[in-house]
Amino acid sequence: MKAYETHESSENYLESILMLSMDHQVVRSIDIANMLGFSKPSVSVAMKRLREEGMITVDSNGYITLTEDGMKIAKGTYEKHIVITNVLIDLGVSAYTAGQDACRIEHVLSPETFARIKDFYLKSHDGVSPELDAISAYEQRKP
Amino acid sequence: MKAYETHESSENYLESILMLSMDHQVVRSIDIANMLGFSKPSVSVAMKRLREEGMITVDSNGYITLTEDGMKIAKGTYEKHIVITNVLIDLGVSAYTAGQDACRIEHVLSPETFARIKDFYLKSHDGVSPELDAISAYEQRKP
DNA sequence: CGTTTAAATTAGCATCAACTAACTTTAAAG
DNA sequence: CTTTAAAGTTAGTTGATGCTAATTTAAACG
Repeated sequence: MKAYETHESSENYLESILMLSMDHQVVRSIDIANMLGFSKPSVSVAMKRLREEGMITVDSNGYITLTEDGMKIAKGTYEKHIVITNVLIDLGVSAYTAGQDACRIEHVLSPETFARIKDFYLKSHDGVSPELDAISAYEQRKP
Repeated sequence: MKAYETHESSENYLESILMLSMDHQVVRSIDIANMLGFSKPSVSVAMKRLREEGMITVDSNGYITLTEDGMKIAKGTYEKHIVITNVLIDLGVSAYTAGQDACRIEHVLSPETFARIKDFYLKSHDGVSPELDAISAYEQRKP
């Protein structure tokens, strides 16, 4: 009966780490703090937890890498983010608001509901989504 | 810059009070506790807060009535609930899951996003929605 | 009446997830 | 070298929201 057990905030952090690693060489605590607008201590404590939960590793330089488990959650959350954002944009929501709302919605969807929303999204795009392809293609380079 | 300032839990309580009053003579704390699966003390404390915020009144029998302000929020939240639930069902989500997820989604949508989702819902139903009509029509009988 | 029971309340606690203040550590700049 | 600045950490706080245990209130019952 797990699979539903990731803290909402953890999903958010892991997703941010994935997004940052997709366009930066390295990801540090401070980068996450800047991206999310959180204080350094908040991120520091969160990273400690993610480390203890085996979601990330942190090297001696403070560079953060997603573990396999962490990557799984990050990709899942980011996929939701992309799909929800695009569906909302298709419905006429402004890109900015769509992104904001997707950030919140992505954490409260059951798997069933997300699956149906994704079906809807893919159907209206002929199954083509470069953004989703980019996620599946992404592999974090090993240290 | 208010309008976004209702606590998520307050929205939930107010919505429940509206739902209960729509098919019961009176609404008590215990009814809310049973409906939401919360403990009596949790509801008691929440009702105290809603009372202090002017969202509800409680008579000497413990019967709870929404104030005008409370009703506004309750109707708004319930409307979101109805619309989201139905949209999800239209997308193929099971009725049960749709309701569950709507309960969470309804609290995190910006006004803009909800407006677009509502447009989408109404468009696919030719602007006809008995459920939404029932909400607007509803007037709580005064004590 | 006095006892039982249902509802409500009070007090205290737990968890989550953010914050500020105050270090420490390290490395770069002068 | 020493000073400064950036990054990270620790400790303690806050606010939202739930909980349990114990108490109060009041109606209902024998």
